[in-house]
Amino acid sequence: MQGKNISQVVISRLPRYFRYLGDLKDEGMERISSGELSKRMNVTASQIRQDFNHFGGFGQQGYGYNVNYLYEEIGKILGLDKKHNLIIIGAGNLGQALANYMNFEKRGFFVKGIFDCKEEIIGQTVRGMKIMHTSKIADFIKENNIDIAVLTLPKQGATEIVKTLVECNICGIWNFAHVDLDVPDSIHVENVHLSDSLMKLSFKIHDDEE
Amino acid sequence: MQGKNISQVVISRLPRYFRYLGDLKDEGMERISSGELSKRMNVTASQIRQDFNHFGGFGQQGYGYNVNYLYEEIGKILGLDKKHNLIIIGAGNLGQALANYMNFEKRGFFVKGIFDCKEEIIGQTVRGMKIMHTSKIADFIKENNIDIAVLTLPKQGATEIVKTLVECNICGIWNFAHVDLDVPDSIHVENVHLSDSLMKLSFKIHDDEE
DNA sequence: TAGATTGTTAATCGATTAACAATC
DNA sequence: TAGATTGTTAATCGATTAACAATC
Repeated sequence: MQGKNISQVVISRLPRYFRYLGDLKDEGMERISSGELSKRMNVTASQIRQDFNHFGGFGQQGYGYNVNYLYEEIGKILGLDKKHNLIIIGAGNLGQALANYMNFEKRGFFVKGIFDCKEEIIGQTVRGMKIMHTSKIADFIKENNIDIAVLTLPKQGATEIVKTLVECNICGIWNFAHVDLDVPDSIHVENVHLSDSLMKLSFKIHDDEE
Repeated sequence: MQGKNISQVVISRLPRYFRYLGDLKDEGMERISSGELSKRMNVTASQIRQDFNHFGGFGQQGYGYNVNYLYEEIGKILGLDKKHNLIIIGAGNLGQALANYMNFEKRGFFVKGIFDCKEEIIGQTVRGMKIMHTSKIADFIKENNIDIAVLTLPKQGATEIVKTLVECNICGIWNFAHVDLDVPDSIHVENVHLSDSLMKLSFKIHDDEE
Protein backbone atom coordinates (compact mmCIF):
# COMPACT_ATOMS: atom_id res chain seq x y z
CA MET A 1 0.00 0.00 0.00
CA GLN A 2 1.67 3.20 -1.06
CA GLY A 3 -1.70 4.82 -1.74
CA LYS A 4 -3.24 7.93 -0.31
CA ASN A 5 -0.35 10.34 -0.89
CA ILE A 6 -1.87 11.81 -4.02
CA SER A 7 -4.84 14.02 -3.43
CA GLN A 8 -8.28 13.17 -4.77
CA VAL A 9 -8.43 16.35 -6.76
CA VAL A 10 -5.34 15.44 -8.76
CA ILE A 11 -6.64 11.94 -9.43
CA SER A 12 -9.92 13.29 -10.68
CA ARG A 13 -8.10 15.32 -13.31
CA LEU A 14 -6.12 12.39 -14.71
CA PRO A 15 -8.84 10.88 -16.91
CA ARG A 16 -9.37 14.25 -18.56
CA TYR A 17 -5.68 14.57 -19.34
CA PHE A 18 -5.81 11.07 -20.72
CA ARG A 19 -8.74 11.94 -22.96
CA TYR A 20 -7.04 15.05 -24.36
CA LEU A 21 -3.80 13.22 -24.95
CA GLY A 22 -5.69 10.51 -26.80
CA ASP A 23 -7.18 13.18 -29.06
CA LEU A 24 -3.77 14.76 -29.60
CA LYS A 25 -2.39 11.36 -30.50
CA ASP A 26 -5.18 10.83 -33.01
CA GLU A 27 -4.38 14.20 -34.54
CA GLY A 28 -0.84 13.00 -35.05
CA MET A 29 0.79 15.47 -32.63
CA GLU A 30 4.18 14.31 -31.45
CA ARG A 31 4.96 16.80 -28.70
CA ILE A 32 3.10 19.36 -26.67
CA SER A 33 4.13 21.95 -24.10
CA SER A 34 2.25 22.57 -20.88
CA GLY A 35 1.42 26.03 -22.24
CA GLU A 36 -0.24 24.69 -25.36
CA LEU A 37 -2.09 21.98 -23.48
CA SER A 38 -3.26 24.56 -20.98
CA LYS A 39 -4.90 26.57 -23.75
CA ARG A 40 -6.73 23.53 -25.09
CA MET A 41 -7.91 22.33 -21.73
CA ASN A 42 -8.61 25.65 -20.10
CA VAL A 43 -6.45 25.09 -17.07
CA THR A 44 -3.20 26.75 -16.05
CA ALA A 45 0.11 25.46 -17.34
CA SER A 46 1.32 25.52 -13.76
CA GLN A 47 -1.36 23.09 -12.71
CA ILE A 48 -0.53 20.73 -15.54
CA ARG A 49 3.16 20.65 -14.62
CA GLN A 50 2.38 20.25 -10.93
CA ASP A 51 -0.04 17.40 -11.63
CA PHE A 52 2.35 15.48 -13.84
CA ASN A 53 5.20 15.92 -11.41
CA HIS A 54 3.34 14.08 -8.72
CA PHE A 55 4.22 10.99 -10.72
CA GLY A 56 7.75 11.91 -11.79
CA GLY A 57 9.16 13.94 -14.64
CA PHE A 58 7.50 13.07 -17.92
CA GLY A 59 8.78 16.10 -19.80
CA GLN A 60 12.00 17.58 -21.04
CA GLN A 61 13.12 21.16 -20.57
CA GLY A 62 13.05 23.16 -23.76
CA TYR A 63 11.01 20.49 -25.53
CA GLY A 64 7.82 19.80 -23.65
CA TYR A 65 6.09 16.45 -23.39
CA ASN A 66 6.08 13.60 -25.86
CA VAL A 67 2.40 12.94 -26.54
CA ASN A 68 2.65 9.20 -27.00
CA TYR A 69 4.85 8.64 -24.00
CA LEU A 70 2.73 10.84 -21.76
CA TYR A 71 -0.43 9.10 -22.94
CA GLU A 72 1.02 5.70 -22.13
CA GLU A 73 2.30 6.79 -18.75
CA ILE A 74 -0.97 8.30 -17.64
CA GLY A 75 -2.71 5.18 -18.88
CA LYS A 76 -0.43 3.12 -16.66
CA ILE A 77 -1.03 5.37 -13.67
CA LEU A 78 -4.76 4.83 -14.18
CA GLY A 79 -4.20 1.08 -14.33
CA LEU A 80 -5.39 0.83 -17.93
CA ASP A 81 -2.52 -1.44 -18.86
CA LYS A 82 -4.18 -4.13 -16.75
CA LYS A 83 -7.26 -6.17 -17.54
CA HIS A 84 -10.30 -5.94 -15.28
CA ASN A 85 -13.18 -8.36 -15.01
CA LEU A 86 -16.53 -6.88 -14.07
CA ILE A 87 -19.93 -8.12 -13.11
CA ILE A 88 -23.07 -6.06 -13.32
CA ILE A 89 -25.56 -6.42 -10.51
CA GLY A 90 -29.02 -5.24 -11.47
CA ALA A 91 -30.20 -6.02 -15.00
CA GLY A 92 -32.56 -3.08 -15.38
CA ASN A 93 -32.26 -0.48 -18.10
CA LEU A 94 -29.08 1.04 -16.78
CA GLY A 95 -27.40 -2.29 -16.10
CA GLN A 96 -28.19 -3.48 -19.61
CA ALA A 97 -27.02 -0.20 -21.10
CA LEU A 98 -23.66 -0.55 -19.37
CA ALA A 99 -23.42 -4.22 -20.34
CA ASN A 100 -23.89 -3.25 -23.97
CA TYR A 101 -21.45 -0.38 -23.87
CA MET A 102 -18.57 -1.74 -25.92
CA ASN A 103 -16.10 1.07 -25.32
CA PHE A 104 -15.10 -0.13 -21.88
CA GLU A 105 -13.44 -3.17 -23.48
CA LYS A 106 -11.05 -0.91 -25.34
CA ARG A 107 -9.71 0.17 -21.94
CA GLY A 108 -9.47 -3.35 -20.59
CA PHE A 109 -12.76 -3.62 -18.70
CA PHE A 110 -14.59 -6.84 -19.54
CA VAL A 111 -18.13 -7.60 -18.43
CA LYS A 112 -18.17 -11.26 -17.42
CA GLY A 113 -21.60 -11.65 -15.89
CA ILE A 114 -24.87 -9.93 -15.17
CA PHE A 115 -27.15 -10.61 -12.21
CA ASP A 116 -30.60 -9.77 -10.98
CA CYS A 117 -32.91 -10.91 -8.21
CA LYS A 118 -36.14 -10.89 -10.22
CA GLU A 119 -36.99 -14.50 -11.03
CA GLU A 120 -38.87 -13.63 -14.21
CA ILE A 121 -35.87 -12.24 -16.04
CA ILE A 122 -33.32 -14.87 -14.98
CA GLY A 123 -32.11 -16.65 -18.08
CA GLN A 124 -32.82 -13.79 -20.46
CA THR A 125 -29.86 -12.87 -22.60
CA VAL A 126 -27.98 -9.57 -22.51
CA ARG A 127 -25.13 -9.26 -24.99
CA GLY A 128 -24.76 -13.00 -25.16
CA MET A 129 -24.81 -13.42 -21.40
CA LYS A 130 -27.60 -15.14 -19.50
CA ILE A 131 -28.85 -13.11 -16.56
CA MET A 132 -28.08 -15.03 -13.38
CA HIS A 133 -29.66 -14.92 -9.97
CA THR A 134 -27.95 -12.75 -7.37
CA SER A 135 -27.54 -15.78 -5.11
CA LYS A 136 -24.84 -16.98 -7.52
CA ILE A 137 -22.68 -13.89 -7.12
CA ALA A 138 -20.22 -15.14 -4.50
CA ASP A 139 -19.33 -18.30 -6.42
CA PHE A 140 -19.08 -16.45 -9.70
CA ILE A 141 -16.65 -13.89 -8.31
CA LYS A 142 -14.33 -16.58 -7.03
CA GLU A 143 -14.45 -18.70 -10.17
CA ASN A 144 -14.04 -15.85 -12.66
CA ASN A 145 -11.50 -13.61 -11.04
CA ILE A 146 -13.82 -10.64 -10.79
CA ASP A 147 -12.22 -7.33 -9.71
CA ILE A 148 -15.08 -4.90 -9.98
CA ALA A 149 -18.81 -5.06 -9.27
CA VAL A 150 -21.09 -2.55 -10.92
CA LEU A 151 -24.13 -1.80 -8.79
CA THR A 152 -27.13 -0.81 -10.88
CA LEU A 153 -29.94 -1.79 -8.57
CA PRO A 154 -32.39 0.09 -6.35
CA LYS A 155 -30.90 1.22 -3.07
CA GLN A 156 -33.07 -1.17 -1.06
CA GLY A 157 -31.21 -4.15 -2.47
CA ALA A 158 -27.76 -2.61 -2.30
CA THR A 159 -26.90 -3.13 1.36
CA GLU A 160 -27.45 -6.88 1.25
CA ILE A 161 -25.43 -7.31 -1.93
CA VAL A 162 -22.60 -5.17 -0.61
CA LYS A 163 -22.27 -7.50 2.36
CA THR A 164 -21.67 -10.38 -0.05
CA LEU A 165 -19.17 -8.33 -2.07
CA VAL A 166 -17.26 -7.47 1.08
CA GLU A 167 -17.10 -11.12 2.05
CA CYS A 168 -15.76 -11.95 -1.40
CA ASN A 169 -13.16 -9.25 -0.90
CA ILE A 170 -13.92 -7.56 -4.21
CA CYS A 171 -11.40 -4.87 -5.24
CA GLY A 172 -13.76 -2.16 -6.36
CA ILE A 173 -17.41 -1.19 -6.53
CA TRP A 174 -18.77 1.15 -9.18
CA ASN A 175 -21.89 2.32 -7.43
CA PHE A 176 -24.91 3.70 -9.29
CA ALA A 177 -27.31 3.08 -6.39
CA HIS A 178 -28.42 6.17 -4.54
CA VAL A 179 -26.83 5.31 -1.25
CA ASP A 180 -23.44 5.78 0.31
CA LEU A 181 -21.99 2.34 0.82
CA ASP A 182 -20.37 1.35 4.05
CA VAL A 183 -17.37 -0.84 3.25
CA PRO A 184 -13.93 -1.44 4.75
CA ASP A 185 -11.04 0.72 3.52
CA SER A 186 -9.59 -2.11 1.47
CA ILE A 187 -12.55 -1.96 -0.92
CA HIS A 188 -12.66 1.00 -3.25
CA VAL A 189 -15.91 2.68 -4.15
CA GLU A 190 -16.56 5.12 -6.95
CA ASN A 191 -20.03 6.64 -6.86
CA VAL A 192 -22.07 7.79 -9.82
CA HIS A 193 -25.10 9.45 -8.32
CA LEU A 194 -27.06 10.44 -11.41
CA SER A 195 -29.81 12.24 -9.54
CA ASP A 196 -27.23 14.29 -7.62
CA SER A 197 -25.75 15.34 -10.91
CA LEU A 198 -29.14 16.38 -12.31
CA MET A 199 -29.85 18.40 -9.16
CA LYS A 200 -26.56 20.24 -9.55
CA LEU A 201 -27.57 21.19 -13.06
CA SER A 202 -30.93 22.38 -11.76
CA PHE A 203 -29.18 24.49 -9.11
CA LYS A 204 -26.95 26.18 -11.66
CA ILE A 205 -29.89 27.02 -13.89
CA HIS A 206 -31.90 28.64 -11.10
CA ASP A 207 -29.02 30.26 -9.29
CA ASP A 208 -28.33 32.10 -12.48
CA GLU A 209 -31.92 33.23 -13.03
CA GLU A 210 -32.31 35.20 -9.84
CA MET B 1 -28.03 36.88 -12.33
CA GLN B 2 -26.88 36.65 -8.78
CA GLY B 3 -25.06 33.41 -9.44
CA LYS B 4 -21.39 32.48 -9.01
CA ASN B 5 -20.96 33.64 -5.40
CA ILE B 6 -21.34 30.16 -3.99
CA SER B 7 -18.44 27.86 -4.63
CA GLN B 8 -18.79 24.72 -6.72
CA VAL B 9 -17.64 22.57 -3.86
CA VAL B 10 -20.53 23.70 -1.67
CA ILE B 11 -23.05 23.16 -4.46
CA SER B 12 -21.79 19.67 -5.05
CA ARG B 13 -22.54 18.79 -1.43
CA LEU B 14 -26.14 19.97 -1.49
CA PRO B 15 -27.70 16.93 -3.19
CA ARG B 16 -26.11 14.69 -0.60
CA TYR B 17 -27.56 16.76 2.25
CA PHE B 18 -30.90 16.59 0.49
CA ARG B 19 -30.71 12.83 0.24
CA TYR B 20 -29.87 12.38 3.93
CA LEU B 21 -32.60 14.77 5.01
CA GLY B 22 -35.08 12.84 2.89
CA ASP B 23 -34.07 9.66 4.69
CA LEU B 24 -34.36 11.39 8.06
CA LYS B 25 -37.83 12.61 7.13
CA ASP B 26 -38.84 9.08 6.16
CA GLU B 27 -37.61 7.87 9.52
CA GLY B 28 -39.92 10.37 11.16
CA MET B 29 -37.17 12.54 12.68
CA GLU B 30 -38.36 16.02 13.48
CA ARG B 31 -35.15 17.80 14.37
CA ILE B 32 -31.45 17.18 14.00
CA SER B 33 -28.34 18.97 15.18
CA SER B 34 -25.30 19.59 13.02
CA GLY B 35 -23.40 17.29 15.37
CA GLU B 36 -25.74 14.38 14.87
CA LEU B 37 -25.94 14.90 11.12
CA SER B 38 -22.15 15.08 10.97
CA LYS B 39 -21.89 11.61 12.52
CA ARG B 40 -24.32 10.16 10.00
CA MET B 41 -22.74 11.77 6.99
CA ASN B 42 -19.11 11.53 8.02
CA VAL B 43 -18.34 15.21 7.62
CA THR B 44 -17.56 17.81 10.28
CA ALA B 45 -20.36 19.67 12.03
CA SER B 46 -18.50 22.87 11.21
CA GLN B 47 -18.75 22.19 7.53
CA ILE B 48 -22.46 21.49 7.75
CA ARG B 49 -23.14 24.77 9.54
CA GLN B 50 -20.90 26.72 7.18
CA ASP B 51 -22.59 25.19 4.16
CA PHE B 52 -26.11 25.92 5.35
CA ASN B 53 -25.21 29.46 6.32
CA HIS B 54 -24.29 30.30 2.77
CA PHE B 55 -28.01 30.34 2.17
CA GLY B 56 -29.15 31.97 5.42
CA GLY B 57 -29.91 30.66 8.87
CA PHE B 58 -32.02 27.54 8.74
CA GLY B 59 -31.42 26.51 12.31
CA GLN B 60 -32.14 27.69 15.81
CA GLN B 61 -29.63 27.94 18.63
CA GLY B 62 -30.11 25.32 21.29
CA TYR B 63 -32.48 23.34 19.08
CA GLY B 64 -30.80 22.42 15.84
CA TYR B 65 -32.50 22.15 12.48
CA ASN B 66 -36.08 21.20 11.71
CA VAL B 67 -35.77 18.26 9.33
CA ASN B 68 -38.83 19.03 7.24
CA TYR B 69 -38.08 22.70 6.90
CA LEU B 70 -34.45 22.13 6.03
CA TYR B 71 -35.40 19.48 3.48
CA GLU B 72 -37.82 21.86 1.81
CA GLU B 73 -35.36 24.75 1.80
CA ILE B 74 -32.53 22.74 0.29
CA GLY B 75 -35.00 21.43 -2.28
CA LYS B 76 -35.84 25.02 -3.20
CA ILE B 77 -32.17 25.99 -3.42
CA LEU B 78 -31.69 23.10 -5.82
CA GLY B 79 -34.66 24.28 -7.87
CA LEU B 80 -36.67 21.14 -7.18
CA ASP B 81 -39.83 23.15 -6.49
CA LYS B 82 -39.92 23.98 -10.20
CA LYS B 83 -40.88 21.73 -13.08
CA HIS B 84 -38.35 20.96 -15.79
CA ASN B 85 -38.98 19.65 -19.26
CA LEU B 86 -36.27 17.49 -20.77
CA ILE B 87 -35.47 15.96 -24.09
CA ILE B 88 -33.12 13.08 -24.60
CA ILE B 89 -30.86 13.21 -27.60
CA GLY B 90 -29.48 9.82 -28.54
CA ALA B 91 -31.85 6.85 -28.21
CA GLY B 92 -29.23 4.21 -27.60
CA ASN B 93 -29.10 2.03 -24.52
CA LEU B 94 -28.22 4.82 -22.14
CA GLY B 95 -30.75 7.26 -23.58
CA GLN B 96 -33.51 4.70 -23.30
CA ALA B 97 -32.44 3.78 -19.79
CA LEU B 98 -32.70 7.42 -18.69
CA ALA B 99 -36.02 7.84 -20.50
CA ASN B 100 -37.41 4.91 -18.56
CA TYR B 101 -36.05 6.01 -15.24
CA MET B 102 -39.20 7.09 -13.45
CA ASN B 103 -37.62 8.58 -10.34
CA PHE B 104 -36.69 11.83 -12.03
CA GLU B 105 -40.38 12.70 -12.29
CA LYS B 106 -40.67 12.67 -8.52
CA ARG B 107 -38.25 15.59 -8.50
CA GLY B 108 -40.00 17.50 -11.25
CA PHE B 109 -37.99 16.40 -14.27
CA PHE B 110 -40.24 15.31 -17.14
CA VAL B 111 -38.95 13.67 -20.30
CA LYS B 112 -40.96 15.18 -23.15
CA GLY B 113 -39.21 13.80 -26.21
CA ILE B 114 -36.48 11.50 -27.43
CA PHE B 115 -34.42 11.96 -30.57
CA ASP B 116 -31.95 10.07 -32.69
CA CYS B 117 -30.33 10.49 -36.08
CA LYS B 118 -30.50 6.85 -37.16
CA GLU B 119 -33.33 6.58 -39.70
CA GLU B 120 -34.06 2.94 -38.90
CA ILE B 121 -35.15 3.56 -35.32
CA ILE B 122 -37.20 6.73 -35.93
CA GLY B 123 -40.80 6.01 -34.99
CA GLN B 124 -39.99 3.27 -32.50
CA THR B 125 -41.58 3.78 -29.14
CA VAL B 126 -39.76 4.40 -25.86
CA ARG B 127 -41.93 4.76 -22.81
CA GLY B 128 -44.87 5.81 -24.93
CA MET B 129 -42.85 8.34 -26.91
CA LYS B 130 -42.01 7.96 -30.58
CA ILE B 131 -38.34 8.49 -31.32
CA MET B 132 -38.02 11.59 -33.52
CA HIS B 133 -35.33 12.64 -35.93
CA THR B 134 -32.72 15.05 -34.61
CA SER B 135 -33.64 17.54 -37.34
CA LYS B 136 -36.84 18.21 -35.40
CA ILE B 137 -35.07 19.28 -32.21
CA ALA B 138 -35.15 23.05 -32.66
CA ASP B 139 -38.89 23.21 -33.33
CA PHE B 140 -39.64 20.79 -30.53
CA ILE B 141 -37.74 22.83 -27.97
CA LYS B 142 -39.62 25.99 -28.85
CA GLU B 143 -43.04 24.35 -28.92
CA ASN B 144 -42.65 22.35 -25.72
CA ASN B 145 -40.84 24.68 -23.39
CA ILE B 146 -37.82 22.47 -23.01
CA ASP B 147 -35.28 23.55 -20.34
CA ILE B 148 -32.79 20.74 -20.39
CA ALA B 149 -31.28 18.56 -23.11
CA VAL B 150 -29.76 15.23 -22.14
CA LEU B 151 -26.92 14.25 -24.47
CA THR B 152 -26.55 10.49 -24.74
CA LEU B 153 -24.91 10.22 -28.13
CA PRO B 154 -21.42 9.47 -29.41
CA LYS B 155 -19.06 12.40 -29.21
CA GLN B 156 -18.84 12.72 -32.98
CA GLY B 157 -22.46 13.85 -33.18
CA ALA B 158 -22.36 16.07 -30.11
CA THR B 159 -20.74 19.20 -31.53
CA GLU B 160 -23.33 19.64 -34.28
CA ILE B 161 -26.25 19.11 -31.91
CA VAL B 162 -24.81 21.50 -29.35
CA LYS B 163 -24.77 24.23 -31.98
CA THR B 164 -28.51 23.76 -32.42
CA LEU B 165 -29.08 23.77 -28.66
CA VAL B 166 -27.12 26.99 -28.29
CA GLU B 167 -29.21 28.62 -31.02
CA CYS B 168 -32.36 27.53 -29.21
CA ASN B 169 -30.94 29.06 -26.07
CA ILE B 170 -31.52 25.97 -23.97
CA CYS B 171 -31.02 26.46 -20.21
CA GLY B 172 -29.03 23.39 -19.40
CA ILE B 173 -27.25 20.43 -20.94
CA TRP B 174 -26.77 17.18 -19.08
CA ASN B 175 -23.85 15.78 -21.00
CA PHE B 176 -23.03 12.08 -21.14
CA ALA B 177 -20.93 12.38 -24.31
CA HIS B 178 -17.19 12.03 -23.80
CA VAL B 179 -16.30 15.54 -24.84
CA ASP B 180 -16.09 18.88 -23.11
CA LEU B 181 -18.71 21.08 -24.69
CA ASP B 182 -17.96 24.59 -25.78
CA VAL B 183 -20.98 26.76 -25.02
CA PRO B 184 -21.60 30.36 -23.93
CA ASP B 185 -21.74 31.12 -20.21
CA SER B 186 -25.51 31.49 -20.26
CA ILE B 187 -25.89 27.76 -20.92
CA HIS B 188 -25.16 25.46 -18.02
CA VAL B 189 -23.48 22.14 -18.54
CA GLU B 190 -23.24 19.26 -16.13
CA ASN B 191 -20.99 16.47 -17.30
CA VAL B 192 -21.32 12.78 -16.50
CA HIS B 193 -18.24 11.18 -17.95
CA LEU B 194 -18.78 7.53 -17.13
CA SER B 195 -15.46 6.35 -18.48
CA ASP B 196 -13.63 8.97 -16.40
CA SER B 197 -15.38 7.64 -13.35
CA LEU B 198 -14.41 4.05 -14.13
CA MET B 199 -10.79 5.11 -14.64
CA LYS B 200 -10.76 6.79 -11.26
CA LEU B 201 -11.92 3.54 -9.69
CA SER B 202 -9.18 1.70 -11.56
CA PHE B 203 -6.59 4.18 -10.28
CA LYS B 204 -7.65 3.72 -6.69
CA ILE B 205 -7.48 -0.05 -6.96
CA HIS B 206 -3.95 -0.08 -8.37
CA ASP B 207 -2.58 2.81 -6.33
CA ASP B 208 -3.45 0.79 -3.29
CA GLU B 209 -1.85 -2.43 -4.51
CA GLU B 210 1.68 -1.12 -4.91
C1' DT C 1 25.26 29.08 -27.58
C1' DA C 2 20.48 31.09 -27.18
C1' DG C 3 15.72 29.94 -26.68
C1' DA C 4 12.33 27.26 -24.82
C1' DT C 5 10.18 24.94 -21.42
C1' DT C 6 10.35 21.99 -17.62
C1' DG C 7 10.65 20.90 -12.55
C1' DT C 8 10.28 23.01 -8.25
C1' DT C 9 10.10 26.46 -4.71
C1' DA C 10 7.63 30.36 -2.88
C1' DA C 11 3.39 33.28 -2.69
C1' DT C 12 -1.44 33.47 -2.96
C1' DC C 13 -5.76 32.05 -2.63
C1' DG C 14 -9.66 29.39 -1.02
C1' DA C 15 -11.70 25.81 1.71
C1' DT C 16 -11.95 23.38 6.04
C1' DT C 17 -11.78 23.15 10.83
C1' DA C 18 -11.74 25.02 15.45
C1' DA C 19 -13.41 28.11 18.76
C1' DC C 20 -16.63 30.83 20.98
C1' DA C 21 -19.94 34.48 21.67
C1' DA C 22 -24.86 34.97 20.64
C1' DT C 23 -29.25 33.18 21.60
C1' DC C 24 -32.97 30.00 21.69
C1' DT D 1 -32.20 30.13 34.37
C1' DA D 2 -28.93 26.53 32.56
C1' DG D 3 -27.89 23.73 28.66
C1' DA D 4 -27.60 23.13 24.01
C1' DT D 5 -26.49 24.37 19.66
C1' DT D 6 -26.35 27.69 16.18
C1' DG D 7 -24.08 31.47 13.39
C1' DT D 8 -19.82 33.50 12.64
C1' DT D 9 -15.09 34.87 13.24
C1' DA D 10 -10.34 33.38 13.44
C1' DA D 11 -6.75 29.75 12.67
C1' DT D 12 -5.24 26.05 9.95
C1' DC D 13 -4.66 23.48 6.21
C1' DG D 14 -4.33 22.35 1.37
C1' DA D 15 -4.58 23.49 -3.42
C1' DT D 16 -3.61 26.71 -7.09
C1' DT D 17 -0.88 30.03 -9.27
C1' DA D 18 3.29 32.65 -10.06
C1' DA D 19 8.10 32.89 -10.54
C1' DC D 20 12.44 31.37 -11.74
C1' DA D 21 16.58 28.60 -11.68
C1' DA D 22 17.89 24.26 -13.93
C1' DT D 23 18.58 22.16 -18.20
C1' DC D 24 17.55 20.24 -22.63
